[in-house]
Amino acid sequence: MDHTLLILGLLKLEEMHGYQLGDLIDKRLKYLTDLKKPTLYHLLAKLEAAGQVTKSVSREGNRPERYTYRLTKTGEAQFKELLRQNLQAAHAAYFNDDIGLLFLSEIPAAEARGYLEQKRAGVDARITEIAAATARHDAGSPAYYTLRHHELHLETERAWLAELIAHMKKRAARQNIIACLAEADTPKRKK
Amino acid sequence: MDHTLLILGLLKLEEMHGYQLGDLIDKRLKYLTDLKKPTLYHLLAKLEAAGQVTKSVSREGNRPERYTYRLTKTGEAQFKELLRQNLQAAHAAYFNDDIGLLFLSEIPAAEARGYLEQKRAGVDARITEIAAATARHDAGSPAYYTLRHHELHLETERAWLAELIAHMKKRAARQNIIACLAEADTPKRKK
DNA sequence: CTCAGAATAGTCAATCTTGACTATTCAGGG
DNA sequence: CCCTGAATAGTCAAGATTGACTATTCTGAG
Repeated sequence: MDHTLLILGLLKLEEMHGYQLGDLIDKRLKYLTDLKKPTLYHLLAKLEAAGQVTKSVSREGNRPERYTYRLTKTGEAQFKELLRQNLQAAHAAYFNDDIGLLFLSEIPAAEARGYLEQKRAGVDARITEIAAATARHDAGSPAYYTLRHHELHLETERAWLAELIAHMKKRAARQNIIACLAEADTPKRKK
Repeated sequence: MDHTLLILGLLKLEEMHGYQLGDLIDKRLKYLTDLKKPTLYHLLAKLEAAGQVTKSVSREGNRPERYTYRLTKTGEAQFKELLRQNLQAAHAAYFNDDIGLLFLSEIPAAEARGYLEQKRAGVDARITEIAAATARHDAGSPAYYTLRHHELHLETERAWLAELIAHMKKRAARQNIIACLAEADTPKRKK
């Protein structure tokens, strides 16, 4: 996750105190990242040490002291650099689902199918949720693009799961995964 | 990442020494996970301490000593448990691409488009690579399913990128992201 | 036979990440 | 006026992850 980019970017748009940042990330950006509060504070401290953000204390009414974070010039430069990198790179994505899938033949097919049906229900629920969120945004806004992105991937997930479950109904694939992986190897180091 | 599940699962299929495991993960499972060697050894030590794997020293010819890891009964039980959980759950996936996307309007549209074209080229390259890998496997084998899964997601990524680039050509979306996110909020704490 | 580079087998310090915890303040019901 | 639950604002120790590094052995080219 490019947590640093996210923090710098949000602070570039608007100076904020820690809690505000955390809240924004937790509530509004929950589909984009799972950055947790302790990580956030850790990174803010690091950015401050690096001179990319400054922290200024303030207090409103009787509330406890709050530190407001603001981007510095170096911070802004760093933001631009990270943004460029992020936009150019084709990031690899990894799916936890694949790990379980690898060992599908290690439990009885009927049982596995039951679990996969549950997984599918979970994906469906997620799609409903995100579709509602997408609908609340203007097509063309930055938030819309990210939500749409997620929606597309979730739909892919659903389609793939359906395909998998269908295949499983026809025949249980019982194979040794290790052998099967090795078989696909290049035929004995010939560059 | 369910790294523990992966390690237990591989050891269930076949006892192995550390290097063998690392190699398998690096070379054959690179689309599934990015588990690195130091993490692997760390987790193996932890599993050993928990009595889920045993380590036995051996030596072949003049090679340095090697530790062969083998799953214990408790390890096997743990594997089954983790597998069940993994198969049932609909895991959330996060995409690094989204972070950069959020700040798309922070750099000139033409420049951004250039970067996104590069990203698209990267995705294309990845698709070619994985399509070749998929072709080397029997449809229906566990490895095939995971590769197919990746291929589908990459294709989704390509389609989405194309859509995004097309939209950008028509009009540059210049908006304040924070405002745009807030706007979509529930209208003032009403439950 | 020799040397370079790959394969083998890890370790270590530094960093990142998290679950659990601590406090204070405010708003609303009774 | 008091109490409760939510919001505010973080901290801390423990655990996970990684880039960089160390060493030895084997293999093939020349």
